[in-house]
Amino acid sequence: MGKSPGCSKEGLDRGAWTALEDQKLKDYIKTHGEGKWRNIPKEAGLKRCGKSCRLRWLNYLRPDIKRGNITLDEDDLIIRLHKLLGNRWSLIAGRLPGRTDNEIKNYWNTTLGKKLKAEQSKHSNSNLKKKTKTNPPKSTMVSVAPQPVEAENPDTSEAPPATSADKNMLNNVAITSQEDGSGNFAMDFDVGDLLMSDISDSEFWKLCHQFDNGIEEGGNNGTGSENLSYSEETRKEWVADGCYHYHRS
DNA sequence: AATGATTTCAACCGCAAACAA
DNA sequence: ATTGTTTGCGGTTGAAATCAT
Repeated sequence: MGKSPGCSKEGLDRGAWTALEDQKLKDYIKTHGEGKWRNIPKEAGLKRCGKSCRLRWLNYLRPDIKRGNITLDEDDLIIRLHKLLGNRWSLIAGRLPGRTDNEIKNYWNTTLGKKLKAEQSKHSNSNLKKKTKTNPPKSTMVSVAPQPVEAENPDTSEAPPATSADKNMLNNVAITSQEDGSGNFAMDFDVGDLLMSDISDSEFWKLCHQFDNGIEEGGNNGTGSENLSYSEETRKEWVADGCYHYHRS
């Protein structure tokens, strides 16, 4: 397994991209398409490594990038997806049309991470005070157990058709949740165990849906965000992007 | 207005998976 | 099956912007 060529070769430009470099890269990809990143710098006349070109394109130059502030809906969705997936930024970004993994990662690290930390410490403080009276918290858990897939779930009916492997996997996945003493909805399982990278869109949305049901059955997550309903505009956007199933009205 | 502290975010780095020969 | 190459990901860095004094 070779090490990536890296961007440390001498003679290559580093740091912020200039408007001219952006234009060269855009022009090149417009006519030749994405891919073959290693060749792009040479062929586009850029003194950058392929990796840097790829990053610049994916995070900044792509025409479908949505720039501007993260909306409240997106904010809420990121929090929920992060609960479900952890730091799988690319997976999370894949459910937010026009947003990049880098952007979401930055947003999490600068805004949401702190916000949740603050809320957690608030909770843990109040829990400390209550602790003598309350029972030990029941853990919130996701269990993996044999369970038949429900016939036709209206909320998931628009998901792309599952492959047989998908279906097989879904047959073995059931998500249950329990409210813990703090009212937090924390997950006691490692999503990695489910090999999320292998999970198709259809599976993903079923997981999301089951996750949602778990929250509804088990109470809120302590943030009060579970009652949040998304705007019609956002819903339409997600429908257009195949992300409808995460809409909750 | 000056300056130091803090925050933001684009870009880089290293690793590992995926792919090709 | 093995080895080398390419691509994609998540963590981290540091320059620029913003805020506080």
